[in-house]
Order: sequence, then C-alpha cells, then structure tokens
Amino acid sequence: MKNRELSEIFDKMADILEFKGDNPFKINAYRKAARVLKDLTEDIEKLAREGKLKDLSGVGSGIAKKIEEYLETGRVSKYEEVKEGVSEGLIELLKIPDLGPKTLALLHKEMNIHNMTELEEALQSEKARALPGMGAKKAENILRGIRLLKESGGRIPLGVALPLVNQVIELMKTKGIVREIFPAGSLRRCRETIGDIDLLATGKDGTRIIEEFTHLPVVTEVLAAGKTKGSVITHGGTQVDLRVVPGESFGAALQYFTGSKAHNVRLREIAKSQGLKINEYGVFRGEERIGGSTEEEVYQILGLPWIPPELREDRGEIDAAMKGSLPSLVELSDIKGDLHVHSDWSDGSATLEELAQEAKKFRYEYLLIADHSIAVRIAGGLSPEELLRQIEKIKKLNTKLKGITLLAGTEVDILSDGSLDFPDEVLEKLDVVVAAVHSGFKQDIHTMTKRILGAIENPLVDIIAHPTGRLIGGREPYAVDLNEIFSRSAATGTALEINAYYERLDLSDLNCREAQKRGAKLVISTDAHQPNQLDWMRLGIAVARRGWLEKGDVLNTLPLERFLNSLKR
DNA sequence: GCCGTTTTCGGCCCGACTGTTTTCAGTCG
Repeated sequence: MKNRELSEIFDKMADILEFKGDNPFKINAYRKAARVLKDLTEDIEKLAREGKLKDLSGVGSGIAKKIEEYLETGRVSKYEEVKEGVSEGLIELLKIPDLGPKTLALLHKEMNIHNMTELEEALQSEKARALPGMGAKKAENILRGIRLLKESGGRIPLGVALPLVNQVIELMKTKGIVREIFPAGSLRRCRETIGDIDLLATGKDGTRIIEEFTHLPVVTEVLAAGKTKGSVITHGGTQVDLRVVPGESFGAALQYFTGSKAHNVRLREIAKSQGLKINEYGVFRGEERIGGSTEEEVYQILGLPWIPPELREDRGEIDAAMKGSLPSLVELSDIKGDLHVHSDWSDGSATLEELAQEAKKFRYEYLLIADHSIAVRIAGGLSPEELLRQIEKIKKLNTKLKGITLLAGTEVDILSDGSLDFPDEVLEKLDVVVAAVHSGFKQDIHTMTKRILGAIENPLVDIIAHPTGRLIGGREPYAVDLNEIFSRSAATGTALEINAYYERLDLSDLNCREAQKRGAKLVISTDAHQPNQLDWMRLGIAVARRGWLEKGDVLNTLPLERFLNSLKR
C-alpha cells in the first residue's frame, strides 16, 4: 500500500513549507492529510480507482490530484518543486526540541547550516550570538535539544513508560502534598509509544509540589521548575512533565492535556460554533466560566457524552459521540483467560503449576499453554512426542487444580512453505491450536499472504498469533495483505490475536478496527514467558480499546464452555 | 490547501513559557 509513502510526502511538504515560511493554514492542511492517510486502513490505490479520494476528510481537489499523480507516475511534481534546494538533512533538524522552522531558516540563511554537525559548531560560535533573536540561552537550549534527541532517539514503548510513571506517582503520593495525581497525554490515551510523560496534579502548594517532583530520585536533569509546571529528564532519558492545576479546573485541564491535539482542535471548533470557548481552565461563554471541574462536564456542555481517552484521536469518535453511537469498549475485567503462555517446557521460566497459580490471581477461568513447536529450536520448541507428554501432564494437573482449567495448546510454526510444524494427528489432540510465523520474514507479499492464509484455511487452526510480526522500534511488519487475512479469518472463523507483549502489540489498534469491521473475531493474549508477564494483558486491552473493540468482539471474554464452543473446531 | 444548516470566499484552536525583547516572536503541547 502506498498510503504510508504518501503520508510521509505530505508531512515532508509541510516541514519544508514551514521552513520556507509559507501560509500556516496550508501547512496545516498538508499535515492533516498526512495524518488521515497514515490512519487509513483501506488501500489508497483502491480509493483512487473508485474515485473516492475526496471522500476522505482533509483531502480536497489539490491533494487528490497530487495523490493521483503519485500513483500514476511515482512522484509529486509540487513536492519536487518545493524541496528544490532544500536538503533532506536540513529538514531532519526540525526534530530537535526547541529548534523550530524560523530559527532553522535563520541559521541556514546566515550561517549556511546544512546538517547536525554544522549546526552544533555554529551554535558554539560567536557569530550565532549576534543574529537577531539569538542569545546565549537560546543557543544553549538548542544544544541541549540536540543532546536529548541523540540520547533518547524519541519515543519509548507504552510498556516501558507505564512502570516509570507508576513509580513517579507512588513517590509523589508518599510526600503527602498532592490531592490527586493522574497521567494525561499519550500515556492516558494508551498510545503504543510515548514521547513525553504528562502528569497532572492538584494540591494546595504548587511550588512545593514542583520542588518535591524535581528532586525525586529518578530525576537526572531539571528542565523547568515553576509554580505550576515542572519538567525533568529521568533515568533512561525520558522527559516527565508535571502540572499543578486548581481543583475546579481539573476536568478541563485533564481533557486539555490528554489530547490528542487533533481531537482537541475538533472540540474547540465545535465550542466556537456554539459561541463557547474551551481552554485548560474551563468552558467559557464570553467571560463567564460555565464548567470544567470534570471531564464529563466539558463534553456535556458541548452536547456530547464523555469519550474514553483511548478513542481521542480524531478517528471518528466525535461524530460517533454526536450520534450516540460510541462503542462500549472491552475492559480488563471482561477477560476470562489468557490464550498464549509459554512454560519451562519451551522457553518460558515457570512450571505449569506456577503458571496456573499465577492465573488464579487474575481470576481467570482458563489458561492456554502454547509452547513453541520444534522448528523454533532456539526457543526450545517441543517435538511431537514431547507435546503429547505435555498434554498428558496437563490432563493430570487439571484433576488437582481448583478454580482454573489449563488448556493444552501449542504455538505451532507456520513454516516457510505454508505447512504446519506438527502433523494433524498431533494437533487434533489439543484443546486449542495457535499458529504463528517465526521465520522467512522477507518473503514477498504474495507468498507471505498465501502462507498465512494456508494456516487460516486449515480446519485445525483456531488462532493466528501476532499476525504481522512487527516489533515496535525494531522490525517492520512483514509484507502481508492484511485485509485479505481479516476477510478470510472472518469467513473461516479463525480468530486473530492481539499480542500484548509490550514490543509487539500485534495486531495494532488500527489493524483491530479494520479486522472487526470485516467481521473477524479477536483474542487478547500476553505471550508471557514468566508468570508476572500475565499482567501485560492490560496493554492488549489498551490496544483493543484503541481499536474500538467491544466485549463481544473478543473471544476470551467468554466463560470456558462458551469460549471452547466459539472456536472454529 | 480545505471547507460550508452563518459561507464557494474568507475563515481556519488556544494559551503558556522562554528569551529576547522595550511589545513580541518562536516553540511547544
């Protein structure tokens, strides 16, 4: 799909036009189109063929023409035109915190900057200080921005951010000076990666709260410390911001700082059309403050129901709220069992008994043991004989276990030629069969799609694990026609996994939503290799909620009997 | 460049903070 390529072109165009000082509204239009294309699960070529490009919000005649040109010729002449004389490296510098388009343009024009090295040298020189608007402080801040960018490299996975933020919140609570403290920002929306961590607190003494915050043991550098806002760098290079707000505007502030930006812009437009104004202090009619102590109130004044944070991405949630058709999202407490767990029979650390005991803490009814098959030798894959012995062991254990049922399963490899790593007569003996790709990631889209479809069409396969193989920040999804996978899964009754392992989150939020639209059933599983990793279920739930999934879309919300009956076999 | 139960032209979200300024531009979220 060319969706991503086009999205990147429009984003790049926005960057370059910003650098050149073009009309900010035009720049915004390109940014919006880029975002819409990035979120689009339908193939842009298909929409173009059907003449539906302009049905996309943010795509008008100008951008539609550029998309068509790209699909026909592989280039966008307007893009070639604007980037003339502007090097790639130069525009990359806009990623540096505290360095925006105006300052970059100034440094480029006056000091002939083209890349990071030249920029660093220039900022340390006397000549830079003499430029209008530039001073020692500003140069220093940009240099710090460069250091931060190099160190952190940008965003961290949600699963890494959560423990850090929990630690910070616990530490702040022990000080006894905050009344409430909550995460906001992309963390509250449960995005798969987090840039900065945003926290919001209420309490009497803002200065003291910020003072305590900037002196927490996890802090390595203090960027700002005022009466209402503190900003620090923690171990590992992640920035954490804490804002202290008055209790009466806590709801408005929470709404405002949770975002997303696109969601908030839509809300403020609606407010404006009703003669109202929203900011982080409340909702206003003229000078009069008419609400904002709770988030519910902010939405309610606009005539909307409260919208769950996971949906706030301007992906149709506001229209759904207006129509009263918001989904009733699946919740962690709906989950009745985990369907992908490794034991010490393959590469897991715990025994079957230990896993069963841990699962009881989550009040699960069942737990599916899904160790690797023999092809994945590096992970201690089981031979057919070992698997048969494991099945017997599980049967025996179940006669002793109380309050939980272990299910005998496997994570059987889908081999490069599309066949499965266990013969049918072995798979038939299992309660549930999970199948997955662990090799041959570089196959072309046709081969890979056919390979996975082979498993989906196999009557013995119940679930496809981590269907795209992507690793966040590590490995791109393999080339596969997901929409075809979703449609055939729906047709055959094969469930697709949302793998909750923090680096996978595979399917992704957008994938889930498309899979559900096409009628596929999903399961949420942790792929735990240690007992405590069963807790990753919350990450899988976050993905499912961001994918607009309801309880009925997720098979492992069903009690044991009904779950087993819902499987393909 | 997009968009329209105020509009096909004239709008396009809102405010804080910082650093550089004698009233504001740039950057960020």
